[in-house]
Amino acid sequence: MEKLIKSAIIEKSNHLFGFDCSDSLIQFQKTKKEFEGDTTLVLFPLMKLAGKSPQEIGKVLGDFLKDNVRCIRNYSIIGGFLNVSFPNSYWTRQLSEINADSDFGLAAKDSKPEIMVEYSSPNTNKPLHLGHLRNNFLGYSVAGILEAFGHKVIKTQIINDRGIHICKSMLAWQKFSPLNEKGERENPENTGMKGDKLVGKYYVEFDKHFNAEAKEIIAQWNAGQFEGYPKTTIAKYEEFTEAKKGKDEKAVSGLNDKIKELAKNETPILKEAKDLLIRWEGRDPEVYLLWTTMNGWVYSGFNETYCKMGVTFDRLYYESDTFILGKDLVNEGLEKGIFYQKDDRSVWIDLTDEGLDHKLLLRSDGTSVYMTQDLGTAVDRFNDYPELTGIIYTVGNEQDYHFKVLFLILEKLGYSWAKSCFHLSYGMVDLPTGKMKSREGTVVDADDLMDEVIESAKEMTAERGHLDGMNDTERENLYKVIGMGGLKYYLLKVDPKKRMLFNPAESIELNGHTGPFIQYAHARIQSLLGKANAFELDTETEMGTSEKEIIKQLVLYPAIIEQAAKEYAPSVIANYTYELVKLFNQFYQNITILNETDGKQKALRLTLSKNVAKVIKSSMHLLGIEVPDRM
RNA sequence: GGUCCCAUAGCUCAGCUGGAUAGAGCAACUGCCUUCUAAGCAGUAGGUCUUUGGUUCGAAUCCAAAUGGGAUCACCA
Repeated sequence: MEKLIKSAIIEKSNHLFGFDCSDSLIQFQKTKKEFEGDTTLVLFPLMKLAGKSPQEIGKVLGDFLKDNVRCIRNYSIIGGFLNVSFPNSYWTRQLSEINADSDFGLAAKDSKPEIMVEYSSPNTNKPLHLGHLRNNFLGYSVAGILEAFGHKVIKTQIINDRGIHICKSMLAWQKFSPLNEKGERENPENTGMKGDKLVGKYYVEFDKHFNAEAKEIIAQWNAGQFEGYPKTTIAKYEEFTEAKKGKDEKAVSGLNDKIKELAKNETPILKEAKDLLIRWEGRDPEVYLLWTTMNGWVYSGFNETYCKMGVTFDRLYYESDTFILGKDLVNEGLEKGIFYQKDDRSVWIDLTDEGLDHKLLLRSDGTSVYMTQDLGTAVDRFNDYPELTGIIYTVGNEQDYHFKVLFLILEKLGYSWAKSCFHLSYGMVDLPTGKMKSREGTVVDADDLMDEVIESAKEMTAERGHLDGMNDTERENLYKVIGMGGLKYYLLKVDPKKRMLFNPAESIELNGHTGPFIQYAHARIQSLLGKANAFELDTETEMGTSEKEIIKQLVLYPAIIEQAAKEYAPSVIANYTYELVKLFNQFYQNITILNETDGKQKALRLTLSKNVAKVIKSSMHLLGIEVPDRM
């Protein structure tokens, strides 16, 4: 509609004002609630050029539109704004079109290029936590939104299944897991522990011994015993110790950390882990079997968690498969002279021309680092999917620098698609008690949190729900839908880029700006429709302002999907649906529907309700949130 | 120290491609269940949009600086 008005004005602008006005001069905005009108033209930009007052311009424009655009019956000028009104029939027709389209808002399937969305990407040593929930919900939702916008989407994750950290937990399990009466070490079957939790436990165990050994070494050094340690290490130790003298507390603690690093490198346990990594890279059968077994435990644990989260993947990538390709790429870059090699054989890239630093790509012992693997994985993916036009990486904003460098290197290696890769960088989730830190045990475990949220939904629903005639499975499912819906909405309603605070009490709240608030509206509408007889919309029906407001909000849905897709922001959808539900609730609470005697009115209101429910369901689906028919 | 991100009501967040009197929710206070699900609705109160400059007819929104908070700059991932 606004496009129509705009083109009509531009076409006749010379005639109207005596000059040709450009596209950007015709600005629309939403009409404020206090004023009558369906859209508003901002007159200020035209004032200067026309050399007339806003009233004069408004009159000229308003009369012009009334005469030339069929739909426009009325206008009013307030200040520098021209409020234009459309007739009722315009809005009933809009509603009728929405009603006829069961996929309202969704673009044609696969009408846009293929895109890959990566999310989750866990470390196999650490059970999933609250931060992963934000990551998974975000990634899954963005994938859904892009699909709704017409893209072909491949959902993926990279599983970080190799490297020194994996060897750490393998080693700790071998060394410290107690044997039971059958002579077996701990495993998920004989302990009943979730596999990822069991492996995580041994990773922590490694760290404990690791730190203890390092402490011992420092004590030795402090006592002057340097036998058996490399000269360069001792020299550094002495240098740092010397530097501590006369420094303030902060500087001393920094130097102490450096000394600790030195000591850690000398611990027997780390050396053992490094040996294990070398054996793994050499495909030692014993190590390989252990690795496969323990990873298997982790994956079954993760799958259980993903299932509860309600997220899925189309394709998995394992770093153990892609790191070789990464190394090849580095060698290729080295030959081309994009990278350089230091005397100790480590490979680097110089990014100082781009205002960045030098970055390591291959260790002196020839093993690969994070960046090497990511290079390999990216290229691998474009080889696997020839139609692919870009990858979206859902990764926390602490890795902004990493991705900047990654994309830059890919570009330097000559991959043109590097430009269409995007780091969907999201902010950390803070707790009221401060930052989550695994070392301090302030991590919120994903499984625990989901269980709590569902349990809480169960208690609340028992108090106020409408569950008559539901069997136990239906009830359990409902608790899950409400609990998870609340949690997902809580994490997704905030702009992904921003750091957010996770308040446990608010996350299970059912009132106000929450998931259950939206779900409740859907359940009420379903109940309403269940009680209604057949109805059919008549496009000649009169309507009140609250009905019209709702139709206006419904009409926005396709544009909202577009915005959310372009900004990779599920929060746009979340806030839109909340607005819609608020408008609907006002209408529902103040206007009678089933008892309306005027049949045309009743049909309009029911059609409206039905389509509100449709859009609620569709938009919540884009957030990965289910909506119940009863609650 | 270099680079990047953030700052809106007591709290959590919208609004930011410049436009009318800056909006929600929570918390506080008032009302509304004998009519479609009160997980709701109606209302009261709460703001120098961190500060200072600049651009503009017009700035929460754009630019610059300051202040405060965070991240990052590893032969960790």
